[in-house]
Amino acid sequence: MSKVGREGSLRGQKKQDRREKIRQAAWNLFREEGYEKTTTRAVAERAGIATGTLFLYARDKQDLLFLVMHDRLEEAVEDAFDGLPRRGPLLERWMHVFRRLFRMYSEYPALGAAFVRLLPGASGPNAERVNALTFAFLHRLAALVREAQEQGEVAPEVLPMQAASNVFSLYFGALLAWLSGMLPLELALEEHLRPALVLQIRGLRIG
Amino acid sequence: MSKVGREGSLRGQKKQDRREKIRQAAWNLFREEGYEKTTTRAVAERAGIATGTLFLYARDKQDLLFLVMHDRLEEAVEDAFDGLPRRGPLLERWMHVFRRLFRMYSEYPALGAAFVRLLPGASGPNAERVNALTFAFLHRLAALVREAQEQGEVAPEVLPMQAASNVFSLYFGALLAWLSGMLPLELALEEHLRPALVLQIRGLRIG
DNA sequence: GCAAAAATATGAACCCGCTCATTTATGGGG
DNA sequence: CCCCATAAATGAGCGGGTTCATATTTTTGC
Repeated sequence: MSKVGREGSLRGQKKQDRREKIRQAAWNLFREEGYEKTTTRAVAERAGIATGTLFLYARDKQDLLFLVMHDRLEEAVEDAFDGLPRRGPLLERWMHVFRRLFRMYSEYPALGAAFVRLLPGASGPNAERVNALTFAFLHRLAALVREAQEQGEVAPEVLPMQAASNVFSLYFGALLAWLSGMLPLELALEEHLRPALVLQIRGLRIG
Repeated sequence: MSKVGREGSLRGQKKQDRREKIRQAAWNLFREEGYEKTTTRAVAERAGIATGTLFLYARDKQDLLFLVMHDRLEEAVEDAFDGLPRRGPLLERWMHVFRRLFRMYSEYPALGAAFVRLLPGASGPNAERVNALTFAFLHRLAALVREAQEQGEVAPEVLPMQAASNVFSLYFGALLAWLSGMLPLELALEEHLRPALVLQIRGLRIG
């Protein structure tokens, strides 16, 4: 057999298995005990490896959280865009997507809060993967704007990526407000995020 | 002499002195070594107190950073609104304010980055003081919107606080992008924040 | 097959944030 | 002026994240 990059080799396979073991162990402990209370030693033990080995798979404890959250985030984003109505007002399509993401965070709000608080400026291999996901998400938001432009709903001179960037900031702000202040999910979505998006669409100008 | 609440008493005076000593020590060390590398022991030593005493004045190391940043932030906000042109386009008045804040962070960008990253959902006595500052800032932004409404520049049906909240999210997003990615100050302000604000004012609608 | 080399894994030890049982300072009442 | 109650300060110790010298496993070259 020829060398098959990383994944195919025996070494690569064991490495993948171990990463998965660690992901599971961390996920279970974070859910059961919360992020702060979970010790890296406990994660290592449940994954059946030595303490030091953990740090060959995640740069630090934060990066472990990113390892765990990456898959959940990816699934939620995929799901959100899969179930997206083909047509309809831009506002409702955005809300459909953001609702799905909020719902994901609401399953374990404390974990979500820890994750979102660490997101800005995070580094480490798994943080990079999450950043890539976020970047792709931003482009998907821009695609929605482009489609709305084709429907004549959005002015043609608006740069889709610029609009996506603004909307993402509004989404992130709402997410922080919700997960920090712990106002209930529905209120955060309908009374905070939705009016913010409405105002971004409307603008401040007269008319 | 009657008891004068907290400030007048000898006890209260010593406490204030000590808080100031700690603030100075932390500020100098954070500047010289950075937030992460500075140990709480070092701060205590330079302030001339025991390790444990530090935590009577700040709940934890994070709260120490908030203690340090509060005054700088307050000064920058005060300064920004003092120097604000009495009239002029809303966009330029916003940019005047945000430029002043960005400039404050740019004096010690690494410290600013640490601070901004810890801001969301921070707790502790000094974090509360910073949150109060942020809340007041939000209201000042809303006041600018209200003035623009009186000038007929902004539609009367727009809720000033809603607009302020959106603009704050855009500001915070730009701040995070700048301090995380370390793109230069001028670009972050003029190529990131300004277009975002322009688009918020303009909206996405046709016309 | 077998060494030498390279990649991985190990866990004791280190560092540092934070706590808490104990000591010290302050101020009011007699 | 002294005593007691209360507030404040102390620093040794603890817990947990992270490191790194050493050991083990896997791959490579022959």
